[in-house]
Amino acid sequence: MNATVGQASLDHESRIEQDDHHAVRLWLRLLTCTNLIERHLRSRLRTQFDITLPRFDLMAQLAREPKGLTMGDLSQRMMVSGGNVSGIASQLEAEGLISREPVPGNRRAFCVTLTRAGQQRFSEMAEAHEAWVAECLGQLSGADYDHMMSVLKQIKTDVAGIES
Amino acid sequence: MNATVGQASLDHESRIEQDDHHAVRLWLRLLTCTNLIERHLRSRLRTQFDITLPRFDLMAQLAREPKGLTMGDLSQRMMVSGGNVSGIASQLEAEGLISREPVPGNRRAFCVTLTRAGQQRFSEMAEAHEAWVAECLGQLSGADYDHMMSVLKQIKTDVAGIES
DNA sequence: AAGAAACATTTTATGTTTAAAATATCAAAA
DNA sequence: TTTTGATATTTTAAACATAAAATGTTTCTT
Repeated sequence: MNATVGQASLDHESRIEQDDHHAVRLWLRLLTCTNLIERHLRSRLRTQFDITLPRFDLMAQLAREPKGLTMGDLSQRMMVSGGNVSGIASQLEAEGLISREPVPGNRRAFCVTLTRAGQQRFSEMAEAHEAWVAECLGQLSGADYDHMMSVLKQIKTDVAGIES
Repeated sequence: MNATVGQASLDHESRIEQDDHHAVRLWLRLLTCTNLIERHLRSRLRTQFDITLPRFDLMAQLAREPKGLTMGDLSQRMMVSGGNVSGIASQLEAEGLISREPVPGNRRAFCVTLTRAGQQRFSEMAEAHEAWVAECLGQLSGADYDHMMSVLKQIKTDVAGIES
C-alpha cells in the first residue's frame, strides 16, 4: 500500500512539502534575477558616472521630493539603516550634490535636498538609468508586465503581514 | 494640433519613454519585494539560529553537493567574489561546520564539504528556512507560480544577453 | 626541459551594511 | 520643573563585499 509515487497519490503532508520546495525554487530564481539586474546597474553606474548604487538611490529619492526629506525619511524609503544613510549623505554632501539644512521647528531633524549641481547631475544619470532598466525588462509583453506587477504586489502584502 | 494627451495619440518616442517608466516601476517593485523577503529571512536566521545569510548560503550550496565543491565553484554558485568566499569559509571552518581538504590530483584546489556537525546543523536550518519562504510565497496560485517562474527565466536570459 | 600563460586561492586595502550604543532633542505628565 | 519616554541622528564595531596584488600550481608551447 502507498507504493505509488505519482503526483496524484501524494498525501496532504507530502503536498505541503512539495509546495515548500516550489516556494524555495521561486525564491531563488527571484533572488538571482534581482541580483543580476542590480549587479548590471551597479556596474554601469560606476563605469559611466563613477557613482555607487546607494548614492544614486539616495539622490533618486530626493529628486522625487523637491521639498526635501529628513534622514529618517530617507532611511525608511531606501529601506536601509539610519547609520547607512548618515554615511552616504556625508559623502554626497562633501561632493556638493546634496545639502543638509536644519529644520526650523525641530533641531533634531535635518532637511536634505539636492543642490542645483545635484539636480543637474541626477537628471543625466536618471535618463541613462531608465534606458538600462528598459534593456533588462523591456522585452516583457504588456500582459506579463501587468501580471508581474500584481503578483509582486500580493507578495509585498503577504510578507508585510507576517508577524515579526 | 497634437493637443490631445490621451494614450491613443502618443507618438512613437513618447510610447518608448512610457515603456521605460513602466520598466523602472516594475524594477523597483521587484527590488522592494526581494529586499523585503531577504531581510525577513536574514532576521529569522539570526534570531533563531544565530547565523548570517551568506554563511547559510554557503552551507546550502554544499548540502546540495555531498561530494564537495572547490572554492571557485562556491564563488561562482554564490555569485560573489573569491575573496569573499575565502573569508566566510574560514569562519565556518573555525566553527567546525565545514572542512577544507586538498584535492588528490590538484594541489591548487581545495575540496570543501560539510562536516557531520555541519550537515546536522544545516538540516535543522533548512527545514525552518523552507517554511519561512513558503510563508512569504506560499499564497500564490499554481498559475501565478508558473507564470512567475517563466517570466523570471526570460528576464534572466535577457539580462545575460546584454553585452557588458 | 624552460618559459609563458592560465588557474585556484589567499591576502590586502577599501568601502558598504547592519545592529547597537551614544548623543542630543522634543513632548508630555507628575 | 523635572522626569520620563519617544524621536532623530551619529558613531562604533563586526560582518560582508569587491578589486587588485601576491602566492603557488598546473598546463601549454617551444
